[in-house]
Amino acid sequence: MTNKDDSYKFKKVISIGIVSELTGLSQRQIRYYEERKLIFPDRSKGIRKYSFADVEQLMEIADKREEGVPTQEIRREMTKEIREKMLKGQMNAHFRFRS
Amino acid sequence: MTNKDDSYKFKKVISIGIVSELTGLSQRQIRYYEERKLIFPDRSKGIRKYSFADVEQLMEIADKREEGVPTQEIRREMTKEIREKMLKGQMNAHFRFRS
DNA sequence: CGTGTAAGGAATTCTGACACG
DNA sequence: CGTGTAAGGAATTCTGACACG
Repeated sequence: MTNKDDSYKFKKVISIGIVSELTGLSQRQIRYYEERKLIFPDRSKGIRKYSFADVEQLMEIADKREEGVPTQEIRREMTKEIREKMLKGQMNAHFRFRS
Repeated sequence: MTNKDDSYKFKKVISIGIVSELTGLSQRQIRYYEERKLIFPDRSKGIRKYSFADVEQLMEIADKREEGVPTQEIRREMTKEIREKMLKGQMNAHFRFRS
């Protein structure tokens, strides 16, 4: 039950047009953030597929960009958060759906 | 929190190709079940969009079809379940705000 | 650096119809 | 009844590039 609900959040099934609507970001911006390694969609025959978790991530990125934080700084903050979560022993939640 | 997770399940963001992969049903079958009023995707400029709940629904439909249950019978069972759930929901709402 | 845009191509989806049965 | 398929068109997505700065 919890596993199933989790899978809804992490399953990569949403194409970029919908992600754009959900986040308010342009497709150009979404692709650029991928180029800057802030987001990692799957690919299905070349077509990008995102999860709801990705959508949330993009919303956080959007907030920080509006504050003027450059992508490189956002990336640093992200890797730092990952590190902290791993220290807390939550690496399971993070990696379980990654591969 | 619970609300957000619910939205993952019911938000219509998945296009038919992915739904086909997720359910193992052909696009033809998925469209036909819509024609028979077993499933109700949203439309975005003519393009069908499904939720994870829809995907689950389709899997149940697939199971019943494999058992040889005709679509019309499946539809009857569905409306019956809806009716039961509404009664339960009303009772919940009733008791929740009663005391 | 971050984002917009036009360009050409590839992959997706849609509908209505014919087929089988 | 339920599903496959070919057909033609419309909408989506992709990449690499030029622009501005």
